[in-house]
Amino acid sequence: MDDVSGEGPSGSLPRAVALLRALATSGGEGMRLTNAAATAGVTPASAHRLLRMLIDEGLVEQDVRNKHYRLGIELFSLAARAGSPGNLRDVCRPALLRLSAALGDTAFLLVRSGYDAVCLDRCEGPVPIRSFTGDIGGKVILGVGQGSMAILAHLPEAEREEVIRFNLPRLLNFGPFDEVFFRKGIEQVRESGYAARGSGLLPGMAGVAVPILDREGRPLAAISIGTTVERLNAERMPTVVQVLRREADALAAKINPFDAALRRPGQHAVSY
Amino acid sequence: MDDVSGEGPSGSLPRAVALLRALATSGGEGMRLTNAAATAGVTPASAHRLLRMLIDEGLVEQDVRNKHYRLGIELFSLAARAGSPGNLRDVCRPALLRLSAALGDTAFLLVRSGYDAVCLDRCEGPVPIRSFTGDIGGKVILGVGQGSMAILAHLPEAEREEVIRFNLPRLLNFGPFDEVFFRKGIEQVRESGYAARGSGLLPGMAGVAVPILDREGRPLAAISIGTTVERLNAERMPTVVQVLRREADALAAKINPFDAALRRPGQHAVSY
DNA sequence: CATGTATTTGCGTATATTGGAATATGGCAT
DNA sequence: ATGCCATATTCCAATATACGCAAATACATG
Repeated sequence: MDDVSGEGPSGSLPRAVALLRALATSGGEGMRLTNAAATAGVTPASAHRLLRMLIDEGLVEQDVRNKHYRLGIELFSLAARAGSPGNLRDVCRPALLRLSAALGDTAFLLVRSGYDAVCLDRCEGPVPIRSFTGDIGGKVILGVGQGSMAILAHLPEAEREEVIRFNLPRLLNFGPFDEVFFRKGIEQVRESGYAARGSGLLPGMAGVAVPILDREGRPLAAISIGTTVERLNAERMPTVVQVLRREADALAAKINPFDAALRRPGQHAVSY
Repeated sequence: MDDVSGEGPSGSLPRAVALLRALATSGGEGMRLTNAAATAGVTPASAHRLLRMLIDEGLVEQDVRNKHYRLGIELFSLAARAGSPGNLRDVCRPALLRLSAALGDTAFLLVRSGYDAVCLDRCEGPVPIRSFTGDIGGKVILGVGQGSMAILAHLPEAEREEVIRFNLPRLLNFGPFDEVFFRKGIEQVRESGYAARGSGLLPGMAGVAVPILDREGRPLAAISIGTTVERLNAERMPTVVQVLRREADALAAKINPFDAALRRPGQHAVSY
């Protein structure tokens, strides 16, 4: 799954990260040494040494009684300051709070990360819901779920195609996925400017999402609302879309104020 | 500040982590190579190579226009599944939601991490507030703030003393701190079982916190409420404390159901 | 356009890292 | 309680790797 095995010392850092990734798959339970070593593609001896280093750094914790290794709180604390340019989360939080309060549903902030989208923030409403991204930090394949779809649909064509090609195989795990239907959905989202779906893969759940675009039209993130199908009826839909779009526009304006001037011609936005 | 300089290759992993820590201090802005190298105590050349590795792993991102390095979203996503035993955050979230909804204030979940406390989760109320821990993942010195104080005060004496000795110098940065006054406060919290303070270091802010204790009386975490001094008047205080304590007791029961039986005699709880 | 700083690459050396075997620890069934 | 098995941990020599230094390039600034 996350194998770094390739003969000879290939550097300790990739191995350590592979171990961290392995531990991440185990949830809060933790993993035994052998298991982690196998998952990461490292010999048990190396795994032991590396994990010890990681424990010294506070990035990994070990349960004394059953020796299970698990990701440490230091890692959590370290990563809290990670994120997209300019503290996107801090900037967007007020908007999420307003959305959650005004609509009475759960609001999400998603950003792209490679071929996935990650939930950067989440503001819960009174109605408990299920979502693909799950908790903050949760990942979902680009194209699954409204927020994720909103980002994918607004990517530049070349990038979009690459993501679609890469993700189509992965999407098969989510059930009977039809490529033409999928592409049609993407087109519809890009034309309408928002992604809405009810009674999709998560039964009883529904959601709406709009992208936050920069000046060049690239999607920086997406804000979305998750709720139940009953609450998101045809009557309420236009209002919700409008509220979301208004917030998204305000956020877009707040995020890139003068950057058209700062940016050199021909040079495209940011890194990833 | 976070120096690993000690002649010769002392392992690439500590250096890489030192760089991550350095980048974490820069917020969303990011850091230049030289600056990060200096902060981490690494030569610029090493910093460059290490950061490149970290970028390959997705743990670091680089802004193309100004070359600023910053922590990557992969790190965020990786750390999302980190945390204390048994998905403490997931277990406690409903309680936080109830607290926030019932009291109309912001609820926090804090856990200990070395000589600090980390905000593991946070559920915002309608009233905007300022807190020491800041956002999720934020750190605060053990003893500063109500939740942090609630944990410190309920540590076993030996541990408590060690933390106090280590933290007293650090506390001087927070203004005129009197050791005897500080210790008196700790005693008071342990006797009463909750930490409450208004008009403390954050003007206009007030809060209450209670610890979540395991069967041996060790503090696993703390839940707290942050609000304004006006909202937390003498009249409301007993109610708030009671609500908090009730949730904390329920959580404690949910977290360690049979562990008294599982635990070998004389062996103390968990790792850190 | 010139100057200074910051970033990136090359290279020899020494060290940290590695895999495998040996040992210690702990769990489990008898 | 005792023995056995699986897992975790330590030891060790070979070697590839990461280090620092120094040169070269890109960048920003005056």
